[in-house]
Amino acid sequence: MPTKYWLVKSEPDVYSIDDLKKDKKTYWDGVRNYQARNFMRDEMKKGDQVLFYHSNADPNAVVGVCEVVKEGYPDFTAFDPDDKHYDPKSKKDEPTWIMVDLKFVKTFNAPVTLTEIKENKKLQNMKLVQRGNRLSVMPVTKNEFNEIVKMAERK
DNA sequence: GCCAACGTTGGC
DNA sequence: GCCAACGTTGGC
Repeated sequence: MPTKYWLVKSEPDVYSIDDLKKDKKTYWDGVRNYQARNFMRDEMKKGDQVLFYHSNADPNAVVGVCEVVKEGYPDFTAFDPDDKHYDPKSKKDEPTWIMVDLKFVKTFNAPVTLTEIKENKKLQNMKLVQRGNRLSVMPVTKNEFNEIVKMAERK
């Protein structure tokens, strides 16, 4: 199974790459979108490399890399009525929502901003820059992943 | 803070 | 099954 590549979004006010660095590892809870859920449930595998993107941030940017360390399992925050992400439709014996565990790999010295991504011709096909995209977990190609890492290292 | 784009819900 | 209303996301 070849390594796959992904991008996850997070608002840094909620959970930033610095939080992940401090925690070393986290469970990627709270995804309540079926398409994103399907990626986590069906396709994200241990060892896959993941770009960490800050949305609603200043600036919006890919800020580092993390790695899948545990494959899809039930998002237990959906079962907790006190949790922000509680979803009464998700049952313990038939969970609607799935999460994976991610571990910190590195923070870029130079974040790759959304503006720079839009300006890079090689990255025009990324879902990230396509109109109205709201996916919080999305696949990226190996080439796109490598290009972003290269941009981060070049600066 | 605004608003466009999108997903979901619910009435019919 | 359609679609209007609503809530959320996320860039600006």
